[in-house]
Amino acid sequence: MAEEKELRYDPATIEPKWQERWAADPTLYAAEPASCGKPKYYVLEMLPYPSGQLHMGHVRNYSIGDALARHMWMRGYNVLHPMGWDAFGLPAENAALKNNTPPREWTLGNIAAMKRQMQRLGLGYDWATEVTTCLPEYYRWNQWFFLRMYEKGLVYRKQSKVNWCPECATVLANEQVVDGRCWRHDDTIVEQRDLEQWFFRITAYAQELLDGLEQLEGWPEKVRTMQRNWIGRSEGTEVDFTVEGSGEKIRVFTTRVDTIFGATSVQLAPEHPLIASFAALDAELKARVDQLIEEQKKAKEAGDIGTIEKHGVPTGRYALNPYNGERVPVWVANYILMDYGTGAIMSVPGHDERDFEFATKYGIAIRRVIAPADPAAEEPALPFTSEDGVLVNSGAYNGLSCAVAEKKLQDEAVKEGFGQATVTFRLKDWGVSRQRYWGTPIPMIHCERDGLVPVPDDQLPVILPAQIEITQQGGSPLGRVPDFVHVTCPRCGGPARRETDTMDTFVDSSWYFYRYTDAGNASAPFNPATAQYWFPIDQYIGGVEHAILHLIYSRFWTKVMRDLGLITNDEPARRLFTQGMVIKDGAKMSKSKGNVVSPDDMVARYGADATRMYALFAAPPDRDLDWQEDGVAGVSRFLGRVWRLVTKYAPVARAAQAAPADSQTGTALLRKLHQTTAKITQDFEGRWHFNTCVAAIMELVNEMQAADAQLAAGEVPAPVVKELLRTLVLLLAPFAPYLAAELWEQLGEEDAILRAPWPVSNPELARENELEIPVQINGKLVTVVRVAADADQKRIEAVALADEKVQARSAGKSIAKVIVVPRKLVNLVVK
RNA sequence: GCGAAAGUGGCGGAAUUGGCAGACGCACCAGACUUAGGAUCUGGCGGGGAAACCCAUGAGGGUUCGAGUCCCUCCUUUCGCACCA
Repeated sequence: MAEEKELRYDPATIEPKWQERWAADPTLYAAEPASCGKPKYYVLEMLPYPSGQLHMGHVRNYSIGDALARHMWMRGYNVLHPMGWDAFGLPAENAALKNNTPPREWTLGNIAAMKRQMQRLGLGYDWATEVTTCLPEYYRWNQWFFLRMYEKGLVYRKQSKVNWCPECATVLANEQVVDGRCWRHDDTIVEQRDLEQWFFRITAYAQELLDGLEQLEGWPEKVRTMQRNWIGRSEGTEVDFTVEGSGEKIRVFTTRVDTIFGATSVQLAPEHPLIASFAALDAELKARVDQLIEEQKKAKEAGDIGTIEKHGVPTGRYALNPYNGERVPVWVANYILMDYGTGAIMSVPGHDERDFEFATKYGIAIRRVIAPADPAAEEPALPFTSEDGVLVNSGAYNGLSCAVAEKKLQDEAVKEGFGQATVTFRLKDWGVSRQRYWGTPIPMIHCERDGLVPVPDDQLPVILPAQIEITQQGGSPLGRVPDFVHVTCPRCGGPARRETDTMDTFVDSSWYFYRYTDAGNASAPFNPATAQYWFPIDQYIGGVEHAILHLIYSRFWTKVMRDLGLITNDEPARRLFTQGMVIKDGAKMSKSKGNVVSPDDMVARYGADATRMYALFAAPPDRDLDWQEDGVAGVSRFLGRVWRLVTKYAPVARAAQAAPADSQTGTALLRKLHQTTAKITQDFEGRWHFNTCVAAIMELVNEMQAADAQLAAGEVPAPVVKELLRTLVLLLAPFAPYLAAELWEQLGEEDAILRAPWPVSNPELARENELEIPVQINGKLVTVVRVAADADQKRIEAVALADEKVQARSAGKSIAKVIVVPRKLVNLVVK
């Protein structure tokens, strides 16, 4: 029978139907101009790398963002919900090598495939604002920004030790090295190489990046802490020790200058420049230092720097402590890092654990110079690292507290010219050069006569040549394209060579979300007025794995753009949400583990709605989610129940007109409906526990189903049925947009459900008029009594005491105390 | 080693401020309908006990009329940091 067939929920027919309708209505998900008068809301999910396949992590990320966007649309906001492609990067080159497909073709093909997947999922993006970072229309602005930053001294070139990933055959920024390994290749140890590289002076913003974290209250504390640690600000003092004989200065950095009278040696990093002059005269020393360098390098590469045993070699030289002229030996030690502070320390074994370990091993003097603040206290064992103490054995500074002494010692250093207070950051400048093809060409020219010459703005973009042979040989692939390399100098017109490094792909993602606000702009990266309207992003959603990388680079970029006068906001995003991972069988999904679940499979078997809704239902969004296919089937069954319920009573609702009348079943259902509405609305505003939102809708549907007999008998007034069904569908719309759209239509609605106002809970209707109050005796549950919702303490107590079970349990005993919590519980303390 | 988060049925999870532990879903069991069911519907489902009841939120203590929730000690897991002077 045709009618029976119609009662089946079939996502395979309704989802493509609506996908087509939505595609035909470009205004549906489009942001409106500022003049629309609605409050704006910018919801953004991190843009994907176009690998060619969405994975479940994407599905989860986008399901969260899409639910929020749809909710905000229904709340009447002007919503910007864009999507784009982080389209430069190494996999395209690897694919080119493997399949002989040009990177551009491969990438654009993947984008098309993933876009189809997104559309199949029913994600509501404004594709008119789509951004693809590998297209010249986009990357020319990377070049433009590079030049502006160059003009401001925020871009420079220097020879330095860099992280080299042999797998990527290019350098990596510090942020892209995790435990000595490449962030993309867990099993590839990063080597140190000496290369001339381009850097962004992110350290110029170190303090501001740190201070700004305080204001980012809408960011997870975890991310803020990670950034704080990464920036690694530390206050201290730099002091010069003078090398005896030569007069050379060794500048040390210390956070504990108050302990300087306890310095019994000076320790240099193996790569300290001064060692060269020592070693020139001493071949044996040179050999031993080289060995230390080698060891340190290996430890760094293996990621266990920090755990290797401390050792070092004496240089045979001595240095003089500028405060008291004391002569101390100069050593080279493997635990001193050249790239932190000054690469040299004063070693105070009495008050530093590392120095203590080292001094004990080599028999270097250990001296106590700090005593506990409390003179009655027992002398603590060394090393005593507390800063709560007073100086001893410290000449004129004896008796001062550590804090006061530090200040006085710094003043003295300034006065005498051998040092000063300083602030050191762990954050290093961002190395952006990559010796790769598939990235933004760096817009600089090397002229024999004029040196470094920026490409003039009117010659932008520097186009990445299309015809290129990707090979595995080292060096920048662009260097092998003569047409690209050989240019005339824009300044003198003479022969010159174009820079062949390309930019780190994190440059692309540092500002892409500004481009969304004005994606078609051909004369500027974006219109400042439009950006000012939309920024900051109201809600940014992505994985926590970018806590240091993308999220610190994009904060930096925002500050640079602000200082260029392009924007007025200090931070890119007001709120950040980091969703948990999707795991299966207790492990992160990965090809090597063979536990990957394909979104396409899920969509084909259960539909996009069930797949998305399961992603929201299976766990709160901030926690890891265990993918269980049976769970998707369960959600799919639930959607089927909704389908049958709504289609069954849609004719009643369509015919209904008058205002709700009184009906016992009707009011109970209405109460549940309004309670559910309130719960979900509240969750969107704060908690984001979409798993319990879905559960709440399930409860509502269960109750409606339980009332099926009354509904079928027409005992529930038609207007009530109408409100029940309409609101149910509206509540479902952010989570299961296809089904909601279909049922909305079946309810006789003509306009898109997305344009319908979000339901408002009426507290009057939501209120319970009778409550079940648990009654305890000595904290143990005895019974539950029913009382009117507005019953006062006395009334509740009376009802509880009158209860049979309570009477039986308390018979013959005295009631010492009665605790009544209105609307909650009664507890009798009985002896 | 330091820091953070977490630990609740067979499983995913719920319990928003200290107030009925286990909502909702999965799996499982029983039943109904059915030519059939991986469809649908009904009921059951933490452990012990015939029952009344008792026990139970990683372990042990504490505060409280009352603790999954607060405090202390410990265990386990995950994540982040890890010679940063």
